Amino acid sequence: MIDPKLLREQPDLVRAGIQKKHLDCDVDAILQLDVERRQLISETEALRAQQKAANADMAKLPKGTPEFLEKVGEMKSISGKVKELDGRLKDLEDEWNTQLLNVPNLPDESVPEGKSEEENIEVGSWGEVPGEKKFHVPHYELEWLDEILDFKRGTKVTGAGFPFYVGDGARLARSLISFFLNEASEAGFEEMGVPFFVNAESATATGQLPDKEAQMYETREEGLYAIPTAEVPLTNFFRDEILEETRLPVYRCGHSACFRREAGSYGKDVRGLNRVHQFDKVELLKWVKPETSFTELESLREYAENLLKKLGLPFRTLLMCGGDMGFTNCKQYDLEVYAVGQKRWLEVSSCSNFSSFQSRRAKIRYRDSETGKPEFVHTLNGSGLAVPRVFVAILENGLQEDGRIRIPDVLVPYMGKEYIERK
RNA sequence: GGAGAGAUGGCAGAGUGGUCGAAUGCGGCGGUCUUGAAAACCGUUGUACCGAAAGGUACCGGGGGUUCGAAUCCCUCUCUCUCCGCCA
Repeated sequence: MIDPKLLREQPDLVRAGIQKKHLDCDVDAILQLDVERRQLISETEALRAQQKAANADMAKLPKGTPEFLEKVGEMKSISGKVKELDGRLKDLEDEWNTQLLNVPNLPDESVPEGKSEEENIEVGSWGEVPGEKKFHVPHYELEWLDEILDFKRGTKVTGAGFPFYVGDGARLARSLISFFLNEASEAGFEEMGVPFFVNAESATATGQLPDKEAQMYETREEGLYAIPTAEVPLTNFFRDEILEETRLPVYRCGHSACFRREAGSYGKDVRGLNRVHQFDKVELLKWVKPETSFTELESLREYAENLLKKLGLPFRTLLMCGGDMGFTNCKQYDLEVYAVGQKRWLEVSSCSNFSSFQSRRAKIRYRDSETGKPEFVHTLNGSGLAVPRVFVAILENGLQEDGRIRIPDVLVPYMGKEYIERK
């Protein structure tokens, strides 16, 4: 949520931000609601003050005396009026809140203008894009793929987009998770095991609701949501809390399965592991003081980039333009790894600064030592990394002329072997 | 799943219709004393909203109701604990 005061005091700034994201929301309607709301609050509170004063007087009077009864009569009408205004106020505040929740986070000045992914800016790259050889194939065309990945049976057992990982495939996925977690721990991110389902409050706090409800799986009986990323439970860990300033910054990481319905994206990039409904990911989270969040974003990005360097996978880093970045983001980098078989860049990490957008929704604050007041922390998160597409890049880039798949050196200790090969 | 008990400020714990935002203790912060520390003593110690300010209002797990007035009574939901059953 953006700061309602900012909206009130600098609506043009907010309008410009919304426009930069190529989104649409009615700022004037919110401002109008705000005016009405504040008017109603003043009226209601004045009446309530009157009521309170009368109550104090009545407490001193003996019950049942004529004066007492007179007061009761007097107060009855005020009581009714208060109830009426209260009801109206509640409706108004609900509406105001709902509309505020639909205002996106405002993009930072450094975010480039642009409407779609074509206008993202490449801000860095590493590794050589391998020249395509004739034995290079997209992973989903690898003849013996079903020895490590079984899509067909996944479809039978669950549905499309829920593959089985088999044998060395399962081992590779697990190796990646372990590697990512170990690296994160070493870099100072405390490891967390997280719930894979969250309630509606949590999903709202991180911005999945109400914006992206259609993208989440929901349990019928309890109304819980399967997490689309560990970001949701991790961020909500501190929901409704005030942290000690000395505790900041807090760095944490967690592995989870991620569940995404990917409604509306059928037919696009869906082959093989490129886009699946359930995948593993290690997520990194930072809770920081506001003035540090942009430098924290840079170090988060560098951390994620280093993982790809250690894996020896060529990648590029994109600074997302206003129109292509997330609803909740203030600034966002995407890391894309090159998969030579498909001759495509695949997104494997997204590193974002949410500024106070999530923390305001989640009420995560810290006590500022200078002001002595609770202030909203800034939250950041980044994938470190998503497993399937890294898996894909290892398969496609690591494929040798002899048909074996070379495992990156850093994963060899986890895999216990240097190559995956056909049985 | 069955039966019962409970949810109050950072924590512990009083309060069962009327100046209760809430006693008391602990903890925290500031001070006195001390060479320093401890102890002792004194003071202080929630959040949000409205308001230019003065000030006002709300919040005793969530929501609803009764009442002139609710932490206190009623309904409902959630959660926690104890016992029984079932189970990884």
